[in-house]
Amino acid sequence: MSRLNRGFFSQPTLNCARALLGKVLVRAGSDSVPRIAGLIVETEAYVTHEDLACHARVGRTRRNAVMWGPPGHAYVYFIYGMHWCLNFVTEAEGTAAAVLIRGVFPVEGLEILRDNRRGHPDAELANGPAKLTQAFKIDGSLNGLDLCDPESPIFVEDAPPISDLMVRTGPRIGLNRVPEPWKSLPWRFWVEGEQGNWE
DNA sequence: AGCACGATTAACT
DNA sequence: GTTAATCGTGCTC
Repeated sequence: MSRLNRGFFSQPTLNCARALLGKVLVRAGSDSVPRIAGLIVETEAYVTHEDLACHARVGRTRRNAVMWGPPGHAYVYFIYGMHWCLNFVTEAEGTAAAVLIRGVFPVEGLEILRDNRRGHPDAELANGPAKLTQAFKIDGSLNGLDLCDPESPIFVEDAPPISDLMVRTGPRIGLNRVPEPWKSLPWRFWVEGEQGNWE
């Protein structure tokens, strides 16, 4: 299937976070290197500077600048002194919003993913926001990358939508000092596996 | 220049 | 259930 276009990321952020479930996160391969791919199974929405859980709550800064830019770009940030997290920028330029990718289910390039996550069982290759960036070798050098550029090494492929029957929602993870109501809003989306085959 | 803290993970008890 | 690891960021002095 084809690469998601800018229109997809221009949807309202909550729609985008929901619609990304089942889409395919891809790191492009080459003649000699197989490509890596995983089905997106968990996301979180961070919805403008008014969302007090969003990095943009403090206004535009060097760190969060990409979120204020046009949709369809990668916002990659460093956290806890050691981890990288991948987001997709949503909403029109001038509005700071993004979807955090929290988990993918590996479907291609398993050997590379295992190598990038040596010492971990297959079930834990990419079932967390910082695990998937390790598995896909995503770091700050990719911050600002245009996912809709046909040349970009990281992109998202379209795939059939996931049924509501398999989608769960709940509060976002790790918002320790965030005030209500933001802390409890059900802005986390994930796919519930019928046989526990997911995440 | 110094400080508190974080959209996490892994390894504990 | 708890906690160390580890450092960029944004704020205050």
